[in-house]
Amino acid sequence: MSDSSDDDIPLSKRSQQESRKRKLKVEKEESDFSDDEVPLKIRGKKAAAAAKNKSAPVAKKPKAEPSDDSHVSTAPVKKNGASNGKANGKVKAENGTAGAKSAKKRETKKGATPVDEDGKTEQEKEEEEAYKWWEAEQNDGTVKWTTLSHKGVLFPPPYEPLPKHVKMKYDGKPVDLPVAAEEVAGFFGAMLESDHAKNPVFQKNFFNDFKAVLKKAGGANVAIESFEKCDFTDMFNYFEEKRLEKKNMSAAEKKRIKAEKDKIEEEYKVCYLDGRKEVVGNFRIEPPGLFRGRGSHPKTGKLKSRVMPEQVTINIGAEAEVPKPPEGHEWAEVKHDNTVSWLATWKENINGATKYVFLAANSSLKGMSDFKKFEKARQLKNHIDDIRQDYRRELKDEKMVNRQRATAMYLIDVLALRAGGEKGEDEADTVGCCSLRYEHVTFKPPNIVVFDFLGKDSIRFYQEVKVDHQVYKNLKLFKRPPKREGDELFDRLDPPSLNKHLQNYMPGLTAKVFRTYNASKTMQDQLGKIPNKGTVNEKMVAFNAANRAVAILCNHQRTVSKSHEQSVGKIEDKILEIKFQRYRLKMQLAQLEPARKKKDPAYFERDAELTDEVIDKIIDNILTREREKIVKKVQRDNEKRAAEGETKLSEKEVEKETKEKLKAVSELEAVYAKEKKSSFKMPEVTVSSAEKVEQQIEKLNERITNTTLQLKDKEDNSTVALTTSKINYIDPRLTVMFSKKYSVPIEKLFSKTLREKFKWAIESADEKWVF
DNA sequence: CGCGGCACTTAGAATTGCCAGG
DNA sequence: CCTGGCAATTCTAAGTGCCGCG
Repeated sequence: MSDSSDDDIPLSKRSQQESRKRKLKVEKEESDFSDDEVPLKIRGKKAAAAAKNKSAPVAKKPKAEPSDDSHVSTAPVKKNGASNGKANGKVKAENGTAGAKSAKKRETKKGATPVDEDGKTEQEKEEEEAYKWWEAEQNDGTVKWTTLSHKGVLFPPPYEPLPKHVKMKYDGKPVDLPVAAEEVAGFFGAMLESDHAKNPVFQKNFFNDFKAVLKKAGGANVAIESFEKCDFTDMFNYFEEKRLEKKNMSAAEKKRIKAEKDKIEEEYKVCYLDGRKEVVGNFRIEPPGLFRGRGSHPKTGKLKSRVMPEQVTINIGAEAEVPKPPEGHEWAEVKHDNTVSWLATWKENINGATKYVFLAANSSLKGMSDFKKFEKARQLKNHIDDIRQDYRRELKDEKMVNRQRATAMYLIDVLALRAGGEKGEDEADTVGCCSLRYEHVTFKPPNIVVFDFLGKDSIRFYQEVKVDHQVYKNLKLFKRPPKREGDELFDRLDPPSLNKHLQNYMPGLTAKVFRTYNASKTMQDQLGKIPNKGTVNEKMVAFNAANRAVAILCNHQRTVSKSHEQSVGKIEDKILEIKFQRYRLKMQLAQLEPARKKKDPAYFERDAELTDEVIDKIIDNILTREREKIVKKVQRDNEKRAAEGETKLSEKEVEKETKEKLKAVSELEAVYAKEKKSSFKMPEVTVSSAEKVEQQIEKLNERITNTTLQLKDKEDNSTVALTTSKINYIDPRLTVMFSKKYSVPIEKLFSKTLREKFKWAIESADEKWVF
């Protein structure tokens, strides 16, 4: 086609200019871009986020080339799957009728039998819970309910002013803030030690809104103009104090408070959908606070204002009683729309986004759509071969649009990228496939592409990928001048057009289905490799490794916890200490059976890590620990004495007893000191026979293996979040299959909440189930 | 046909609860 | 028995995708 050359010029001048504009701000920084670092643009924009995702660069090995065979070879499994579950077709109860029936029953029973306050017998409760939507006929999904009743939403309590002595200070002097302004200042004060509060954008946005609220409320006794002069430490300390107070409350009191809270929530947390009791997910109106935007969100720190009933729309069955708005207030609107699943909605003031109250994850509505999601993904396996064949061919299509589409499909399929819709100026700069820009890909000949961009939630995606030759060529082509930084790679493609194309293969097929499909497919393949033997614990480790493979595919990350490094250090120390003790045992063995050492000197060699300095440190650790233990024990014993009515020891007596007991540690110290003289080669022989020493060594060996494994697992998991894929991407029937086939209790694989959410899967899949 | 609104899923952080190991 | 650390749960931000309107 003749258009191929000017095809390279982006279609929309306007969008190009826009993206350039966006780019300009940071252009001057761009010159010293270095290969193994976060691109400067990103660094500048979000030092914090980039830093937290430090795991990414360089170290990552390139992904295995997704050769046609490995990836595409999936033999199309014939439509067998659904027959395993009863879900398909079997009509147990006509939809709706079942619910209506049970609702009716409740009515009659209420009248006939004297029942307790909540109006139900145990039997009835069981009946309600026994409704198995997955065994009922599926409707088309546009009508979500026929009857719906609920109690509306729970508003957060009104603001409680701080005690008079707790004040923000300005320029060192306490400020009298109007209550409304004090509340906002308190929001910041409470977060003082958080990363947010240290973020200049957060500070600026907070301060602007704070000043506005202050002004509107009539101002303070001093003019507040500079954020730097504001001191929130008193507020912070006060909240901290409160928190501690709460923590130190007696168990009984805590329980009482919890019971009180539960009582208030009780009526809100359930609703009746088609007569069946269902749990409401988030009946609580979001409390006011400071907006915690992720990554470098331009609006982070802005005041999220209090939601009033007048802003809240209620959706409820026409037959049901409308919940009362709080005294003196009214709802924005009351609707009866049974094509939607929300119970209430309001608009949030920061981004104008709509918030909803939905049912909980274990509800029938959510369950059904979850089920449909996975069934749709399963269906993809019947088309995936065709799709892959087509996009591979179209990688060379003469039409630029098709080439871009094919390349995007490759990335979505192989790298599990998200669709990547358009984003606005007032949001964090994150991208997905279709919105990838010039600066997000670089090349390493002959065929490695380096992807480095921020995806959803500003999570960094960094991968050096060996790609199909044509993909490599295409991406280079998409970067050709006049394109430059800030320009979209896929300038002729957007999610709607991509999805429209996908519908040709399969109704309902969209970009996101590939993530679900590939995640579940990967899980199935990984599970398939696990040998059906060993302990439950070993099987769990293998299962988690499979889960981890999926999480890595989907780039599900988590920030390493603050304590991570410390706890890794602790485990490492523990391993060293065991090795040291093992060495001492081996030396005892050598003394007991000198011949052994002659025969196998390597066995008796000191571990390379156990340098003299390390040993000194180990001994020091041991001694300190022992001493601390004794000090604590003496004190505890003394407390006990008091508790049992005996007279407490005086401080002096305590000191004396401690000293006495510490002698044992000093003796131990002397033993080590003596052993050190022979470089620990001649420890005192404390075990009676060589055999017993060997037994002890074996025990230590086991502990070393276990602890090392535990450490590796911890490291491997430190940046990977397993739960997201478990909750959203891995067909739960795979987990159920694994549980049954490998006899691993489902409780070990799904938490209580997940078991409720995936009840449909637990009750419908068996050990032979296939995705 | 493009775009803003709407409804819903997906996501990591923050908070809470629990229990193993000192 | 206590409590630190981890797992579970809660919270709400940030995506996807579709639809209706001008």
